[in-house]
Amino acid sequence: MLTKAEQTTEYIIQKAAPIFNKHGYVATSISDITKATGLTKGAIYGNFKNKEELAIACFNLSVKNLLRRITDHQSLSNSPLRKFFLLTDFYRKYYDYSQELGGCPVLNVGVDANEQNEVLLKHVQHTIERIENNVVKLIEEGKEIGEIKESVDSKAFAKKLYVVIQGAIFMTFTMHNESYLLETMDLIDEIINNELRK
Amino acid sequence: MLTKAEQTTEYIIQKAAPIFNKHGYVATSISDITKATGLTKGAIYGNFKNKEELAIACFNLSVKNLLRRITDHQSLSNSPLRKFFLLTDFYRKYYDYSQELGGCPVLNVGVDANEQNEVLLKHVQHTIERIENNVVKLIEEGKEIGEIKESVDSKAFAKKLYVVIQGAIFMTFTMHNESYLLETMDLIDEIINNELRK
DNA sequence: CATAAAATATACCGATTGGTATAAAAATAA
DNA sequence: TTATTTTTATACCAATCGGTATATTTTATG
Repeated sequence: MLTKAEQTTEYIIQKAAPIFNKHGYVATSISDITKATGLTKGAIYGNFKNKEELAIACFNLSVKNLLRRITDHQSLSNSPLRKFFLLTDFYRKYYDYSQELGGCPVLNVGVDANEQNEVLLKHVQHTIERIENNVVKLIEEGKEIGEIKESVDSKAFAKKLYVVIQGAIFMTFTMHNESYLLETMDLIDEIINNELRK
Repeated sequence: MLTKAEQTTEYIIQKAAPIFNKHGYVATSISDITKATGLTKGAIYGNFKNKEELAIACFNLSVKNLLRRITDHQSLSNSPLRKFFLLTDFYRKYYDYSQELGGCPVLNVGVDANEQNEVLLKHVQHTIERIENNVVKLIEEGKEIGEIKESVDSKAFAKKLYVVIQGAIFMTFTMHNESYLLETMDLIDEIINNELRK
């Protein structure tokens, strides 16, 4: 059972995460968070050492939620190849879904923290590495069961995949135009068919 | 001849641009600018109405410099197709070059201004549209002189091209790893050969 | 060189920043 | 229910924020 304090900690993170994600680290003030939570500074600083620790907890929650949603959606199939198509499927709905996160946390915090907050940036880098490793694992799994070409360079493919996905996210969010994301996912589907499928 | 005041205005923009680009709008203070320029608040506010007007002037300068560098490099050839290869060539050196800009202004300001500063975001959107239109024009030119396939959807290609380029920039800058940019430019060269070349 | 005009420096404004010490309140354990 | 501990609210801190009024200096003009 969660103590009252632990509940409050979670509650603050949950309320603060979209604010940090939307406005960035420096542009988010503690008073923004007290307004959003209805709590006071005392409560915030009773649960977090400082602003940075709170921002990190917020980023971690956003990423956790995002990755859970992705794997949940991918669990609709056991086939590694189909899981790739389910991934592009997920990102077709990402412009809508990410509204509740306050935008894409990887993109926003990645750019915001760069040259500004080393600790926060390290968390973004670690997240990207995790995501890329998941792609690598999925490709290796597909090779084992004979679904994916043995010749595929899984690490290079993972890097290419996330370059294109993050590029589409940036363009769609900056232009406020979903077509970049939708057209890019169609392109990725083609790439999957041409380069991965045996 | 430039008056002393006009020189000062240009000087302030030139010194402030990389700071805004690196740290973002909110995280850049007027005192950061006075430190960098050696001038005082009076001088800054004598030349600019407010912080926003200065930030816009800074973004415009960064973009102007970036676009001039690109077209300069592309002017090494008159062939539209070769100009595409010269573009990927340029971006292979972009991680180094953009240091003097304080990072990629399109990426940084695009993410920073989103949901924060509408006027600044409009400038980013307008810049992206300009860049895409340049690509469209180049493709149409290539079609006219028989270098590029008539079947190419120039607008769709331009969008795809900048999705991939901006994705590579984001990944390289966030991971502090040039390989994303280099490998992506090799990929784009392949795409140019397969999809554009007649 | 003198004078008018423009540009810059100085000193200040109220508001807000992240953070803390402490008092009040609420939750937990006996 | 009482006593203790934990958690939250209040009040405050120095520092900094964007911006301005005004004095001083520099520039341009005659």
